[in-house]
Amino acid sequence: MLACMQPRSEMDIKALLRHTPLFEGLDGAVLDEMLSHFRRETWKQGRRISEQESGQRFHIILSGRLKMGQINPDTGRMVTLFLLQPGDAFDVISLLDGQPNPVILEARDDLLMLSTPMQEARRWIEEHPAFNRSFLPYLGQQMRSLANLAGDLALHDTETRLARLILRHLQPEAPGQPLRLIHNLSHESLAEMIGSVRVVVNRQLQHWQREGVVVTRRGELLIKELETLLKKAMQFSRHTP
Amino acid sequence: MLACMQPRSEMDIKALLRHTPLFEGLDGAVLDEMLSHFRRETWKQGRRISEQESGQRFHIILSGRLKMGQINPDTGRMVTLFLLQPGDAFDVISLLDGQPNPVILEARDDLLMLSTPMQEARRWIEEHPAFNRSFLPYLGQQMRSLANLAGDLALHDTETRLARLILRHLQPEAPGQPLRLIHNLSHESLAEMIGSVRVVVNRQLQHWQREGVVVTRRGELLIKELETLLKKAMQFSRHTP
DNA sequence: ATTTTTCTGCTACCAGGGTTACACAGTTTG
DNA sequence: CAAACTGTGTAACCCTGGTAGCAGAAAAAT
Repeated sequence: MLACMQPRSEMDIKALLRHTPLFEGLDGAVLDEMLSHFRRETWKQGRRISEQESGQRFHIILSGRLKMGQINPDTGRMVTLFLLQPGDAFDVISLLDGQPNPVILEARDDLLMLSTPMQEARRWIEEHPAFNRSFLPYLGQQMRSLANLAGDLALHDTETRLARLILRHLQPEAPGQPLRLIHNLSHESLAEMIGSVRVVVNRQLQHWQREGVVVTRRGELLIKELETLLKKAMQFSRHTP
Repeated sequence: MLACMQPRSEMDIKALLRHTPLFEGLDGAVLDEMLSHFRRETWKQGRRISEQESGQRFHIILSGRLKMGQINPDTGRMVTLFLLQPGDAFDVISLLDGQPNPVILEARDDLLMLSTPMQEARRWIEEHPAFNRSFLPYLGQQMRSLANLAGDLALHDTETRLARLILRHLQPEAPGQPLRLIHNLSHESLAEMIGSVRVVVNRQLQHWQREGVVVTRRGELLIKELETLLKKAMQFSRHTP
């Protein structure tokens, strides 16, 4: 929905931001003033960039999705810490404390964004306490998702983590369509989001398919037994095989 | 140092907070006004409590340390997400977004804290933008440490994670004393902080001891070869055994 | 002093999940 | 249309690191 919109005019942009958690409550005039300090920026799909390089600017995503993650240079493996969507902002961490953040940014789709120098964004936040009414809860969400990721990685096996990830990314229960499915995330992407590896994700999905819990097709995943998946997400299965 | 102080009077408290990242820059009068809304609270060592129960109040630690973590009820295992020290505040996440946070709090020492209702703390933040000059960077630090934990858990093996943890907790290089050592963290605590288990930590420490990198005694850990440990922390060892 | 609890050292066991490697179906590109 | 690329299915291998269990040393409690 949001992800499909390609805002062109200032009006479109304002309308889009009105529906995002960061800006929904914001006064029109304040929003205008903010927009005047931002400029548009586009990244092509697949562009990968280290935060150091782009870290001097603060971005707000208008369309497309962006992976923010870390890499182990020795193994080449990557974790996704955040999958940012339209309405999300980055890099929040270095905005807050001014330190460079050793993360990798990767455009999963073509990206349209607004951007402004970090300093400008900080100044703006300081001068518009009203914005904090949305900004602070937004920070809370981000921290919470990080905390849950860390907790999951330390405490739960890949099956549980994968089940949870899928449940978190279910499409909004369409009324007519009887099938619930996940939007286009490759096995590779899923793996990076649970801190694992493509082969393992595939193995697990095939296992579930044989159990009749899911059906996989190229680029999509249909959930047949939601309840079973819910159980796996809370690992009752450990003791009752 | 800070951890040893047992502040009694208002003066002591103010002096202590002056040295913490959250309050160091703060105006004296503002600090006074804040303190008037807080009351003292003490927890005994070992007290374990779920965030739900204490989640309605916002706390600032004056002395002692507090573990904030998650538990897997099926296995009983626990991860430490934060090891909070004097000057730290909690629970920041539910302060920000108002949602209950499914974490466990555990007093590692006897705790002396200031506390105030969440609503009060939020109101106070809103009315004192000056405080944000310290608060926002503090949030950044917290998020950063969470992000690093998650990244480490997904990308690095236990040896690397343990090496990094130890390096992060080295005592401030004492001039006379030739030995660098870590303050009193049990193997169990170390394990929880790297998302692993006592046996594994012990195994690793013994391994290092045989290599001559560290010396372990009950309750303390001496680092003999700092450089070796630094290398392990960046896993050069993987390819050059 | 004796009991109880906490911390530590050590062993044997084995399974989850990571590595590597290859084949094939769809898609996109030239 | 062929070629190149991307996403997916599968198999063999085996190593890290978690589980279970016990025993002794130090500390705390009685």
